[in-house]
Amino acid sequence: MQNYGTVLVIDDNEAILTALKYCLAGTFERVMTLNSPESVLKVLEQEEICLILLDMNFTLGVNSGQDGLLWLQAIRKHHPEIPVVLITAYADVSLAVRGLKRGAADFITKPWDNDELVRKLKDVLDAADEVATLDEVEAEHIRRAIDRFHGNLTQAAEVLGITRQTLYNKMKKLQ
Amino acid sequence: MQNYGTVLVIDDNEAILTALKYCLAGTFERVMTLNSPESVLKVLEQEEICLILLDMNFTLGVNSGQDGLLWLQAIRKHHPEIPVVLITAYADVSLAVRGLKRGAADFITKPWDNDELVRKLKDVLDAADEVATLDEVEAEHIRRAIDRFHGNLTQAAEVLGITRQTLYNKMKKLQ
DNA sequence: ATTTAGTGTCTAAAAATTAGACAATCGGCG
DNA sequence: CGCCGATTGTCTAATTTTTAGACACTAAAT
Repeated sequence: MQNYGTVLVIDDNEAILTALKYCLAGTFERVMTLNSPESVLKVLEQEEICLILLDMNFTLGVNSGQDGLLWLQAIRKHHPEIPVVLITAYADVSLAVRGLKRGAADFITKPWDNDELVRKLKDVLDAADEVATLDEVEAEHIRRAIDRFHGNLTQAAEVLGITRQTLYNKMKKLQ
Repeated sequence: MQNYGTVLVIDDNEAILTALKYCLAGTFERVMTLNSPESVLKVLEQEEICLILLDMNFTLGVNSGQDGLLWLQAIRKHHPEIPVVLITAYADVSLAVRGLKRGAADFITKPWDNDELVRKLKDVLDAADEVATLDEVEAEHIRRAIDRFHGNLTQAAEVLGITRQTLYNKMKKLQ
């Protein structure tokens, strides 16, 4: 089993922080908690965080999830490599969709099932582990670009910023 | 305004197909419909489809959305470049999350608002339009890999499948 | 104090990319 | 039908990038 490092939990409810702390202590090397997202960017500068579990509502009386979406955006802007899992008691389909489209790794609803939560977080970290080679990424992007132009290699090469001959060469290598 | 090409709508309810056809006819050059996903892969071979709008339930009495998820998976496996938007009357958070994590471009709930639907589909196609250069993709992937190994260039170079010196060169070019 | 892993830098050979050219082919259109 | 523009497949030769390998240096761990 791999080492799951430090998880950062952000929620304004101390009882929930405590519960999550105990729930995650068995799996993660370290569980850091914040009762407000205000200082999250500062924390991310100083600490090496593997995963963030982020509540979505921090303004009293507002449960739209807008706070969470904005903080998600801020975190991903500065640290796109750190997976962020959203968690909220006021979940609806629209909010989940908006969260995932803005780059959340998963979306959890309160109340949560401890085992399921741990399993989902593990899945996220295992997925984040895989790093493709440059050649693989390049090949995939090339395929997309060619598809995008319905097989027109001249146009595909142009938007890819390489010459047509280079595109030929690269395609030959990939059969 | 750009050309929005052909959209393929898949739903087993003829009334809904008709409604969507009229709703989308104003925006898309052509609206194809299927009342079953069975033949979708065959259709995708023969037709040039820009976007798929896929219902999630095709087995009578089963509304888990499992059908839709499986067809989504099949479509994305063979045509990862075609955006798939899911639509269902039996939406819940978990289903939306699973759909988006499997590569759906968006997730719509029935009943839908015509204007909103059209806007969302346009957004999806506009986003699919942007093709980054190979250098941009490469740079982004390199940044991720280096982050993943906390700045260890030797390890990053190894998983990227390039030599450490090459990683140096590429980093120098990107300031 | 010794070992291990990583850095920054260098060389020379090998490989990839480039601009540019060319004839052949395709599709649309009068 | 025959023209035309765009695209393809294929070259060359110059340029740039990548490579393996080496070296001294630093930081961290034993």
